[in-house]
Formats: sequence, C-alpha cells, structure tokens
Amino acid sequence: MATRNPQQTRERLLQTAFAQMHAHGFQGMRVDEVLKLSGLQKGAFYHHFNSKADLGYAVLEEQIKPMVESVWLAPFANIDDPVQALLDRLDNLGEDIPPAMREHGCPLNNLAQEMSKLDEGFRVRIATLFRHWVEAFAAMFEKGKQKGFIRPDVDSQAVSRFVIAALEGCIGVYKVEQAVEQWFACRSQLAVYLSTLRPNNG
Amino acid sequence: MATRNPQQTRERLLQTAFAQMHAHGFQGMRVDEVLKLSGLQKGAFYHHFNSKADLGYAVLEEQIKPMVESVWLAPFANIDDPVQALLDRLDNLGEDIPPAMREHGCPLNNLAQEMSKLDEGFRVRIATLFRHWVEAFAAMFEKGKQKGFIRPDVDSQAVSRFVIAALEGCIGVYKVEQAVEQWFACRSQLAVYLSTLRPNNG
DNA sequence: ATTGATACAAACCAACCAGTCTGTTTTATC
DNA sequence: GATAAAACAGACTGGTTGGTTTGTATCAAT
Repeated sequence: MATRNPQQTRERLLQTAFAQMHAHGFQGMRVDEVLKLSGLQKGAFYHHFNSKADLGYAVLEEQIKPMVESVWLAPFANIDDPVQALLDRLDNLGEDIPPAMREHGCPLNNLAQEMSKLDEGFRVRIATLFRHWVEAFAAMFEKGKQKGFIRPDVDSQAVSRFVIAALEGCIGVYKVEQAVEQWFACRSQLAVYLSTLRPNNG
Repeated sequence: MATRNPQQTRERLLQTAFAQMHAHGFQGMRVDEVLKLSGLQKGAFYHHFNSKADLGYAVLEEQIKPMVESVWLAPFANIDDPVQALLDRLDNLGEDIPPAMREHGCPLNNLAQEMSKLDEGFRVRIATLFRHWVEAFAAMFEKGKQKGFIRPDVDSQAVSRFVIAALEGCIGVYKVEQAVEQWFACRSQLAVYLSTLRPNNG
C-alpha cells in the first residue's frame, strides 16, 4: 500500500498539534482531534511521542522555536541600525507572518502565559528560548553602538528585555480587539521609546 | 443546623473559582475542584450559576474587574503627575498586591490571552474592561497636560494603549523566570519612555 | 528468504468532567 | 403555622480524554 514515511508522519503530527495548541492552548488541545486532523491513529501518536506533554515539548522546540527565530532573530542578524530594523519589522509583520499568527498572536508567549506556572518542563524550555531572544537583541544593540546608531551608555540587556516584553504585550493586547488603533498606538510609541536610544535625540 | 447565607455561598464559589482560574486558567479550572475547595456540592453550584462559562463571566466581572480597578484605576484617580504615579505604582506593586498576583501575573491578561479567541462572551467582556482602563489612563494623561506634567502634543490615547500593553507584557514575561533583572529592566526602560512625555526632556 | 525491529491501525479502558435529577432542609410571606 | 419558593446535598449520567493493548503490515539487515 502507501509507502511509509516515519519522519513525515511525525512532522504532520507536530504541525497539526502546533496549529491546535496555537488555537486552543496546550490544555485545550485534544490528542484525538490532532489525530483526526492528521488522518492518523493512536498507534502512530504513541509510537512517536510518549505523552501529550512530550508532544507539547516537541512542538515548542521543533515548531515554535524555529518560527520565533525566523521572525525575531534571523531578520536582525546582519543589520546595523536596531531602531530602524525593529520598526521595519513591526511595519512588515502583518504581511510576513502566516494568518494564524495574526489571529492568535505569538505562540511562544501564549504557551508561556498558559503553561509556565503549571509545568516545569515547559517553563525551563520557554525560559531558555526567551533568554536566547534577549541575548540576540542585546547583541544587536551592542553592534548598534559600535556602528554609531545607539548611544554608548544604553544598557543593551535591559533594553532588550523591555523591548521583547513590550512587543509581547502589544501583540497580546491587540489580539483581544484586533483594533488598528491599538496596533498603531504600539507602533508609534515604540518608535518614541526606541528613538531615545539614538545618539542624537537631544 | 448552620444558618444559610446564599450571598456568602455565592461569594465563596466566586473567590475559589477566581483562585483556580488564576492558577490553572479557565479551561484548566475544574468545577469539582472548586466545589471541593469550597466545601460545597453540585446543587449549590448550579443553583447560583447556569454553567462553568457563566461562572467564568461572573469571576471576570465580580472578582477580576474590581481587582484591576483597585490596582490600576483607583490609585491614579486623583494624581497630577502620571509619570511619577506610574513609576511609584511599579515600585510598590510587589508589596501592594496579594502573593497570587506576583505568582501568576495579571488575571485579566491571563484570561484575555487564553479565552478571547475561544469564547466571544469572554472576549467582549475583556475588551470592555481594557477599554475602561485605556480611557482612565488617557484621562490621566490629559489631566497631566493641564497640570503641566505632560507635553501638550502627546497622544494620550496612544500612550495609554501602549503603556497598558507594555505593562502586561512586562508582567507576563516576568512570570516565566521571576528574575529581578527582568523586572528592573522593564521598570528602568519604562521610566525612559515615560520621561519622553514630560515637557522638559530636551 | 528469514527474522527482528519499526511503524503503524484500531479496539479498548479507566478516570474524568460538566451538567442533571431527585430529594431535603431552610427561609420568607402571609 | 401553613405554604411556596429558595438553597442547598448528593447520587447519577453520558460523553470525553489521555493512555494502553493487541495485532499487523512494512522495512532493514543478514
């Protein structure tokens, strides 16, 4: 019959689970529903994963992590002006990301808010991912200093932490109303904040 | 036997449910567990509430709403300098709120992120609450203008929206690690942003 | 070709969970 | 004090859920 492809089976489970977790949360995701949508059976699931939590961890590391990196890390890898790059990212975010992202917000932060206090396995993985993000942004601001786009006395680490937190907050609040004023407000005020990091803002 | 007190019974259900929702989310909250912790039975529950969702709405409006108002609206009702008041609030937040708030973050935003895309009943109630908050902060900034603490050209509405979003983001990210650096970073950078709203920041 | 491991299908299970139903006690009203 | 409504207690139900078990077809190695 149809030739087997374990890797593809596993990947299909991961992708379906990712979509379900994004839409309903980890607790709201149903294993049966993932199976139904994947066209698979229990045997396939528990062959590739030990438990629902195991699947959740895999989704986090193999789906969410790459997506966060592609949206928030990779685009900033080779830029000189952090302020400009961040504002560009905000302006293009709507078109660059899949519809599910606009609909349900950041999958990393969603999972963080839901699960970090309920499951230590999730918490440590999420915390690690956030740390990478913080370090990447901090490095970006440090490079911005060298290139003369950022004031030398700026605390790159603190700025990085705040920018990430503010971004997640903006995405999260926007999700509730989907109101353009909310997004424009965040974009404009983030621009105000970021401009304070420039050398010649006096 | 013990004299009946319907209002108190209802209140006990609400308080227990609030704690459970705050800790496990609405979906994670179990009616049976709320009953057990309240020392009540199914009869009591479905006499006071029509369904689990009905209880969730009541918790939102009768527990979460007053708490948000007491923490984020009332303290700013009679102040002149929004920047100072907001930074004071941040500095005293740790001591002013119950331990469960430090542990699990803002119950309004938690519920917003979990349920706003899953249940329209929750979404509209949460959106309404956020709007009140936005309007209150916007009014605060307007008053700040009149008193000379805020630049006249500031977009109060936009600032209000961004400050709330940033606050929720900071609280949410902090929840994952409980790291003091994260909180200090948000506090210091929020101060940087807020100082741009002052008249004499050039 | 045989064999053992891999990759599933599919029936099955026990616990769980929101909600119902029946009955009983308390309370308010007259 | 009779009566009806309100405020519960507690057993029960039917569907759901994560997980198990058994069986079977495919695949890789010899």
